[in-house]
Amino acid sequence: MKDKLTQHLAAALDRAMAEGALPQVEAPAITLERPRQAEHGELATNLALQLAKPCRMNPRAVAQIMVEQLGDAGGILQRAEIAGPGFINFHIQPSAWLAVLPLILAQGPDYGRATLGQGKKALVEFVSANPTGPLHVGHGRGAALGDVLARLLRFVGYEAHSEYYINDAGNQMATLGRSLLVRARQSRGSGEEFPENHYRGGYMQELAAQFLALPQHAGVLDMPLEQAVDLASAWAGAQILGGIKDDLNAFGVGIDTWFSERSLVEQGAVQAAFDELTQRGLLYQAEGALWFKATAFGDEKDRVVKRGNGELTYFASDIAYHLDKFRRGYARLVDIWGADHHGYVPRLKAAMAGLDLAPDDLSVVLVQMVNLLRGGVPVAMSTRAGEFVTLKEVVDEVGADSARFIFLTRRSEAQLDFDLEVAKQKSMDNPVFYVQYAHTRVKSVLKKAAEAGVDLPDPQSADLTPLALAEEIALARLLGDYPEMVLGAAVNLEPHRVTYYLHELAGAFHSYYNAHHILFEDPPLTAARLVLAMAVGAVLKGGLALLGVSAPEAM
RNA sequence: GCGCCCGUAGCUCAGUGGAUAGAGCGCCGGACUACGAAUCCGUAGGCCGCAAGUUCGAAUCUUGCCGGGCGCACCA
Repeated sequence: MKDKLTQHLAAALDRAMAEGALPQVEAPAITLERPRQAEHGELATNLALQLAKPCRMNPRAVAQIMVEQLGDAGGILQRAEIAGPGFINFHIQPSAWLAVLPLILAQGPDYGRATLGQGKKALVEFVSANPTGPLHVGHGRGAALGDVLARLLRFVGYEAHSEYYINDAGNQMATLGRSLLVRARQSRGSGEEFPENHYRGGYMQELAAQFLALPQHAGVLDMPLEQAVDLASAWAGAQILGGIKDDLNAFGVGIDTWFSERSLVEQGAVQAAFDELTQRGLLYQAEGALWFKATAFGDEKDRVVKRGNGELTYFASDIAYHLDKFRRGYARLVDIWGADHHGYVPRLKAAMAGLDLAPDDLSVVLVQMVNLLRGGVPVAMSTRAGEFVTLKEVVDEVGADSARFIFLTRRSEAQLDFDLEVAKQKSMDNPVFYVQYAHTRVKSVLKKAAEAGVDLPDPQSADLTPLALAEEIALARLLGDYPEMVLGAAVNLEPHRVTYYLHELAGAFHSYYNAHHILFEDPPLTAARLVLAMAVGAVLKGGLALLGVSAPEAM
């Protein structure tokens, strides 16, 4: 609708200038907006206000000329009015809004698809937690966000993949191995204290017991320490990573590629990146370490890539990692990080600039923490003591649908309160049920229609003119907004727009449903209303699918 | 001290430079002898942190203050 009217406006402007009604000026971008006030029509433009200055004319006079040139815009306009300082308010023919209903039902799950990405490859990297312990609730939020962003990007025309970067090369893996060995020795009565800054979570004791029970580990406690640590860290890392995969799977999050940091280092990718930076004169030795000249690209200080003890920093492999992503053909990168890493963004962007990559091709989405509550009371969590509620526990308790939806009800950079009791409730307090219930109601009506012997109408040929209520036109308009909303969510990397939209659509349908009957009206009206209900159901289902949330037939 | 994010209804938060700023929760009062009351309807509640600036027009953009969070490693 917007597109059609925009085209008519552009044509009208051209004619006005060609005929001399308006002076020849550069045409501003035409924008259409939805006025808040119903009496201001369904769409409005500020075009005349923008033209007034270059034309040196009164904006209302410009608006008058535009309205005359526009006519009825190919039949979609009921009327156009000039209002306030020079807005043009458009009242659209109701039937023009209804035209979206058969379109939705013809396209089904593809309604709203776009070609924005033009098939370009996009990579969404998320969670990427060290395999040193199970995922917790905060990881779940990042996982939901990343998974849905990948789905959104795919929906608007990118060839999007999801990736998990396994930080298996740093010294935290050795710490993991040592932690496991301490627990193993303790279980044999060593009586030693558990060291500071090691992984003391309860899961480590269970792992240690499993570790010792395996025949190939029989002599591990008598091995040279270094060898034992290697063995223990490799084994524990693999076990924990397996658990992470299981947990993400149960959460409905599919990861296309699991990318190992260690493999990157072993393949010499870090050295290759260093070579490129060296050629550009962007690496230098100082104070015993190797530095990247990040200040040359806007970072506030230069950054160490190789420490004085010869070890690489995390930053070093991250440079190589992101270079590798582009080398694999990805044109658009999305990284999802905890908000506490925000200071790291300029550094990585600087590195990309140093490698002649466009920093704007990388978007970093920062995700804030989750405050876990139970019945309004904060659930105590301490990562240091290894006491935290895992993602698995939350998913087991409230279900993946509920957890995913609630994780996406806030902008990522805002903190999120997650109440376990609310997430379990089957009432309007719980937004996911509110939306799913609306879908169920549509299905229920269709089922009832079948039972009552009412034939489902063919959306393509049904007469929709009986849909004359303001609520019905409003619902059709809302359904027509879906493609634009999806596009906005994808472009801005903001999946919460989808949850908000679905909540609004569900609410509009619930209201309509309570005020009017779909069935048992006269046959033409029932048929038209069934088409409307089917379209609402289709969009609810499609939107929920984008979120990876089920759209149940019955609840 | 420097940097990033955030200040919108009692609470949690939406809000693409547009007209009289919205939703959910909470409070109070209502609605099923026809399609699911897991729902709906109504009332109340606001110097959009403060102040300048840009603009025909600012919750939105710029600057400065105030308040909160998070960073500022040869950790990840």
